[in-house]
Amino acid sequence: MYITIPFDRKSDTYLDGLEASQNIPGKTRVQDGTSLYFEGDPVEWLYRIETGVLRLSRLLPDGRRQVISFGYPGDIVGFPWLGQHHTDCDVLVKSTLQPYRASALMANSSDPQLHQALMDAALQEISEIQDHVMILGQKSAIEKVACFVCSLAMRTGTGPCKGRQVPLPMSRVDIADFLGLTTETVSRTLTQFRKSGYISMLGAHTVVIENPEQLKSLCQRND
Amino acid sequence: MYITIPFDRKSDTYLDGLEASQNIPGKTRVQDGTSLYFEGDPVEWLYRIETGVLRLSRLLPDGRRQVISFGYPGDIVGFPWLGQHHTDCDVLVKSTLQPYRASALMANSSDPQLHQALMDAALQEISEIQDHVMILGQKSAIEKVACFVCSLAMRTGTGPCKGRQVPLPMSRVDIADFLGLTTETVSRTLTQFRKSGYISMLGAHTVVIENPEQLKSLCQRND
DNA sequence: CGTGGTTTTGATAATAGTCAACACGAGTGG
DNA sequence: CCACTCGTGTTGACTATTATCAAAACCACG
Repeated sequence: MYITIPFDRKSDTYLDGLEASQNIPGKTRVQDGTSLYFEGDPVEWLYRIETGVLRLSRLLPDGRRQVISFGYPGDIVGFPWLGQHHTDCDVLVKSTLQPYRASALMANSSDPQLHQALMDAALQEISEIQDHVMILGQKSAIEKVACFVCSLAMRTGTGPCKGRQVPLPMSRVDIADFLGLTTETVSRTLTQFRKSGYISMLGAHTVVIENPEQLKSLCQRND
Repeated sequence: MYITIPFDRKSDTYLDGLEASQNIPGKTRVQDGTSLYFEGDPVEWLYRIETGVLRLSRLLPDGRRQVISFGYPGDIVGFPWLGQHHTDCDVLVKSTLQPYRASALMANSSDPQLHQALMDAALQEISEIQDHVMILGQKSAIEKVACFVCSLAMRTGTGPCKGRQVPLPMSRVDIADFLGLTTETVSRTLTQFRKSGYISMLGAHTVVIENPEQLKSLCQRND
């Protein structure tokens, strides 16, 4: 999940119902706390997330980490470059995955419909990650956190509405590494939203949206 | 209302007359200061950059801008999502472009080899933009500018070597908007590199690499 | 040569980071 | 059932990095 405007997810439409196809194996279940693959691994499968939440991240040699995206149902993860994964992929919430052979990315694939769906998903990925580049490069901490909460509300339902409970299955470190902030800044910003009455919290891992309009307005600068 | 795009009329006419089955028309020349397309435009063509430099950027409603990437020879620009461009594309240095019909992205394309090449380029794009996410989210101003100079040295030749002249055809504002900094910080950082003897400048738009090893070491934190 | 835009430099401010302490909660064992 | 512990999250005090605002220097172009 990048922070992005929720399009109709074209890949969903194409891929729904493709499971019956002969070269597509059955669904896979993975437990939270496990890893699906690591950076540098050869890519054999792509995965469409049916249920659960994944985390895609990259490490620098000095230990700094960037969370590239959180994978939510409907997302396809595992796009290769030069045959290799270029992120780590870890399971945050136990997931059901639909695997597709990486060979389906080849033009001479035996399943043109699947090939097309994966191509479209890759193009969508490019557009969505560009949204994230925009947020990382240009937005303040307040805007980043507001965008993050709103986009999670979007991905897990119908967007920010009064009373909506939005689960945050990832840790503060994950959120910080995703938004290019520190855990302290993420925490302080959420506290600030809470004290301003835009949200409330049910424990540390559930945001309740109290004032959707004001929260949404924090996503962009008003000047 | 968009600024008129001054395509070479001759090749434009030529392109218009092509049959849909002919995916690869002749090359296009574009002048610097012009725009190739804007965010929201329907995508008819993708372009492979043969010579020149392009700038891909996105705007926020409040006027902030993120430069998503600089396009150098070998790069393919114009990948659509839902049939539309999701960046603006402007010409920084007059360029020669090889256009390909966007229909070549379809699995049933008449040219499977081209289709595969574009698919591979899209996958490469995903990997490369993730590198940029890493830089924007985790790196300091010094690291960002050092990475930027090194990567331009890479793109325009064999990488950082003593005495290599690296042209910076883009403005300081472009660099700043690319790296998520301000022009002042970019300028100060280059000055710092100059005073430390890592680089020298031939005017404001050519970096000369004086100490490639130290410059490269600035690209990552050493701790 | 001017002139206007870009780049650099300087002084100051603000945002976010760092370091440290404390709070909270889930899981464990007495 | 409660106290203990450990990991995670929150808060506070202070610092550092980078942004902002302003002015000077530099260049490209007529």
